[in-house]
Amino acid sequence: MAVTLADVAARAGVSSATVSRVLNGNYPVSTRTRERVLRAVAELDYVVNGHARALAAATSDLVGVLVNDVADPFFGLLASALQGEIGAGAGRPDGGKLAIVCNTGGSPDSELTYLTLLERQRAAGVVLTGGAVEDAAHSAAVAARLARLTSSGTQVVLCGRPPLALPDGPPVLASLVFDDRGGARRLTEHLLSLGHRRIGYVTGPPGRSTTRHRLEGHRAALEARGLGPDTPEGEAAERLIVAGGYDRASGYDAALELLRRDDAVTAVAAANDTVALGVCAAFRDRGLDVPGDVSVAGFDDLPFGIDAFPALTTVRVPLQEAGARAGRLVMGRSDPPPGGVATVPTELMVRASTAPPRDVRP
Amino acid sequence: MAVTLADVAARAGVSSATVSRVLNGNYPVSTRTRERVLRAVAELDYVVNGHARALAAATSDLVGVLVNDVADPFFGLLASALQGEIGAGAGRPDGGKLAIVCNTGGSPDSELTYLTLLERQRAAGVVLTGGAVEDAAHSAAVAARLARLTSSGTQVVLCGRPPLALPDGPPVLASLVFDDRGGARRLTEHLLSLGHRRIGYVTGPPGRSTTRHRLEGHRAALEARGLGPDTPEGEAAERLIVAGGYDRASGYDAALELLRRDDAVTAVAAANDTVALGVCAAFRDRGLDVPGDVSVAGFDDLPFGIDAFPALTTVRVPLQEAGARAGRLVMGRSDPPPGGVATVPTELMVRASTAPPRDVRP
DNA sequence: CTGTTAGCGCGTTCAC
DNA sequence: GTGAACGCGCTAACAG
Repeated sequence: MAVTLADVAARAGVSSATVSRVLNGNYPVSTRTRERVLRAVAELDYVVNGHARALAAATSDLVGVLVNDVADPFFGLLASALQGEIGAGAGRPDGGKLAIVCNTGGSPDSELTYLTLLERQRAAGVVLTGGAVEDAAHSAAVAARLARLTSSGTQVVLCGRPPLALPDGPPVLASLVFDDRGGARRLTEHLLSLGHRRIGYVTGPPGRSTTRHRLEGHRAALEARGLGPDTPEGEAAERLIVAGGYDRASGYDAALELLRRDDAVTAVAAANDTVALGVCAAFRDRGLDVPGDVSVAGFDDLPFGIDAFPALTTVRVPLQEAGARAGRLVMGRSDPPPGGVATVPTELMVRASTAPPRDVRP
Repeated sequence: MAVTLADVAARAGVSSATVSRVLNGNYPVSTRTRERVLRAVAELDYVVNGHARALAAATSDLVGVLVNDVADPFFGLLASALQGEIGAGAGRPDGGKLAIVCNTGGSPDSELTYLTLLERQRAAGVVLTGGAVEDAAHSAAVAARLARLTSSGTQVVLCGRPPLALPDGPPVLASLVFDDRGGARRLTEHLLSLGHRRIGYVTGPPGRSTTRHRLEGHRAALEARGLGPDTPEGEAAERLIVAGGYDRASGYDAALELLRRDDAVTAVAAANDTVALGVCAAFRDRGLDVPGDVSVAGFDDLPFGIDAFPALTTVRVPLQEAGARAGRLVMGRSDPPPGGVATVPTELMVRASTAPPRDVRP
């Protein structure tokens, strides 16, 4: 059996309450007894029982972080930064909180299951990251779960997904919204200003907020150039929107499909960097040069994009900054933005994978 | 306040003991009362208190996973697979266990802190992944912590680090050891058989087991070719071993250092893929062609290596498989290997970044 | 400043 | 089959 508070108390010749006090440092304790207690703790190698503490104090040091895919550096970067803020790191004597990284795999059911599990653990905080599944029933279910969490004192933060109104109880602490729409728009504007007119677009997985926002940005750029869906060119552009996912393979397949729909396509914007690399690979396999024959652009600016061939033009999403901020918010070490919603800016990163189309080249 | 067992019992008109029984399904309960209870649970949206349960039953559904860097796909892949095995996924009606991914950042202190935190949570299992810090004092401290964990019933699995003897109590359940040495050896043999003689090596961070094993493999290959440290060529090869880290920047710097030591170096093996990309970038910036002027190879075979320029020759480490196996082991859904130690094979992946040196080319 | 006393919510004997 | 009662280990009142 593990050693308990009572064991320490017995050894130190004090009451268990006193031991609890020196351990938590909330009450005045004489230096002499404190030392005696600390010595007993050390001698017995005592470690508090987190469950007993959580039960008695009704607080826990667990923070849940829901991600769609831990293996995706997008979430790895986010989670890493977040964890650095809340975790037991250097210079955090209290030991910090424990991050529970939950991998939903993008599955709505899994998401709900994890929220229940976190409720069961009476988590101190919950951070939902990445795009949300856009389904009314599911959103309502998530909102209901979150409402129960917030009303039992759990701090909820959204990072990379739209704000969510809760049916009742305290609202979500903060929503950090990435400017996906703006970034996508600037990216397509970049392609347009290079002279491209036949621009393909590979979307993310269906029914996700990020997928929709990025696509909306793409369309907004087109429309602003007078290539709205009511124009012939706009109509053609619509036909060059191919459904994809967030993995390399779907980018590869989508590129082939694009070629099938229009083998004179001169540029492709992809839902994210991984997809973009799949697109590049497909073009390469078809004997097309990037960006000589076709320009390709990604989204997110993950580290590998710079070493890819060619170095990927993309949109930077400040994942580390956002993750760290989410961590600070959930820990209460940072004030929530006014209105509870903050927009995280994105930035166009022009590199080697985009260039003017052949016909407008000198 | 959250709804408790007693609330459910009151509503169903039974005792709380009965509710507990239907929820855990360990005792016979009449169908009629079971239904009444379940209805009450649903109506009240009851969620068990994990802490109270853990306290009373002395078991928890938390599994700690220690990683050196969540943002590194190496660990992302490992953790993802592991989590898929233990987590609350589809077809796991019991809800599975919750994975607590702890980011140590490779810091020994952080590692110990997390082990304490996990002990405090009375974790059902703990998986230590990635290379171990090779320091006698630290190893002893880790062993002591693990001994206490195992003796209080926590299942401990090592994944990607050497086996560890515990001072007392039940031993570590299993150690999954990656064949880093063998892989590194085959990689350098590959470079040698291409005709390279001036081979640089960029190590991982100092004092880590993976760093040492991979370097040993490199040296073993050299020695097997008669280029042992006692020969002139071997001595030269020793001087081409540059200390690095696991990040891209250290690869970049190391490549420049290599050039400084011997600007006629024709091949470089790096501690991992990320470092290798940094090496490639440095060479490119110096106007050197890879693999025309210099061959470069990585280690791990992370997904981005295939899209890098040029596609990276590397050694595949089956991270998903190993992670999944570690997950099954810690859950007790797989038998530990005989002796508690299993070697996970690695495989040479020859791609475009390595080629014969100029002087032996046709 | 310190000891005593109640629970926190649940699992689990032991009776019935 | 079911209920009453106890205890898991700790914190938070309440006294002193």
